[in-house]
Amino acid sequence: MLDINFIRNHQSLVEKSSHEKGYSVNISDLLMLDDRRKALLQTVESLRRERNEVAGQMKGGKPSPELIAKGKAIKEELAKKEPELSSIEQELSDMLQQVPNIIFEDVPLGGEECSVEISNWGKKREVGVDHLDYATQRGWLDFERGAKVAGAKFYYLKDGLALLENALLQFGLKKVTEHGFHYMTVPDMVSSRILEGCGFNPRSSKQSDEYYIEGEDLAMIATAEMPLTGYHMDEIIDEKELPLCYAGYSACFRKEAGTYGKYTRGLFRVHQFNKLEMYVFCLPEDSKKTHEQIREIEEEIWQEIGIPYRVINIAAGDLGAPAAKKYDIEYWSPVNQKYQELTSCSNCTDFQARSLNIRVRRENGSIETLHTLNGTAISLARTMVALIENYAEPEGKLKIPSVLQPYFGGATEL
RNA sequence: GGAAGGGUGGCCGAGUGGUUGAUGGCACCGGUCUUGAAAACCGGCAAGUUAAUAGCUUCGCAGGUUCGAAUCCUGUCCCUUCCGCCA
Repeated sequence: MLDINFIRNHQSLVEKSSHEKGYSVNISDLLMLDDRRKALLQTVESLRRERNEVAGQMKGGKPSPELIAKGKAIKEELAKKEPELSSIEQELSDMLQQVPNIIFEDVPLGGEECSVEISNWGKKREVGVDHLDYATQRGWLDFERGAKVAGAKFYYLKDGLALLENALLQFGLKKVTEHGFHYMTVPDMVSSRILEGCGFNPRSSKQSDEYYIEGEDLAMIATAEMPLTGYHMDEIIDEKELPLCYAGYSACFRKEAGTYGKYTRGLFRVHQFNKLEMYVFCLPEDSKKTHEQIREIEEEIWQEIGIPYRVINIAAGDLGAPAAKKYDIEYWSPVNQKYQELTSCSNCTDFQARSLNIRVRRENGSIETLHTLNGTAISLARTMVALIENYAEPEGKLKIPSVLQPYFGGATEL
């Protein structure tokens, strides 16, 4: 969430930025509620002060009836005001949760179609192989039995594709650890505080894309970003420890409701997939630089695997609430003759960190909210789609990119 | 799942109704001493809110009792040990 004082001092900026992102938030209402909160807080605090003074006068001796009566009166007054205050605070917090992060100045305005290509790499292939037909025919992919067991858009990977997934993970791990990321596995469920603190829609929202556990305050994670953000919740980290770079590997679960009209064939959009995610906690002044570094690592991965791609700067209207700026890497799909999303990396500045109370203690002792960033290292299911489209021969073998060959005992094709 | 015990400041650990936001120790910072360091001694040292070194809040969390709660009651979460179950 944003800092209420920041909102107060930059009202028009917040309104403009929210509007660009497509959020309708009434900042004036929010500030008026905060005014009410402050006034009531002062009342409550002066009552508490009186209460403490009265109680202090009584200790030791036997209190006079007058003093006790005074104390009782204060207590009753507080009993009326305090619930009022907490209800306003709750309401204010709910409203604050609705305000999305401020976008950076270099984020293109407009909807999805306004995202800007900032670079591209590789030679687009003219023709490709449909991954679903190819992998199913080779007995590597079974959506039918996935559906039988768990419903539509669940699947089994077998033999070649299952081995390929493992090889891709090993390669991704090698890349991220080379860049100083600490590999970790994470809980595949998180509590609602983590989920909402990361900026995802709460359970009550119709737009929620998460699976929830009935009777528990738990959701299946949609990305390792969730447990990685929560890792340092309520902590104050010494400046010299930063940046903290983690690479979390997890299953990811998504309902994918409301994805009609988007490309959903085969493994491209499924309810469960595995992903290696990079995550960084850093100093506020370092986050822009770090964002570029994460993007470079992602590009390095696709270049080494040899998949043509472009990098786009995501337009404001297509940014989620937490991101101040986001890059997507889209690979060239020779099958669909268009670019399709493969990875993304976001600079969430202090938005998630403020919600989850993650701070840095500076060398001079001062404390402030730090910045968080996330980026996909490898999203396995989609990567396998891109790989088959680019590397399979129709009715033939799947060539193995050279960087993956070590994980197949040096074999050059499957 | 059953039983018992426990959650206090960066760490350890006192504290069972009234200057205890919290004794003490460790760690850390500053000083004296020393050629330097160590030791010893002196001083400082939680967070949030706030314009504030005023006040208020915080002893896992949430309620309750009371003029007053770290301390009593209820619920809840987590941890430890034992039993059961189990990869």
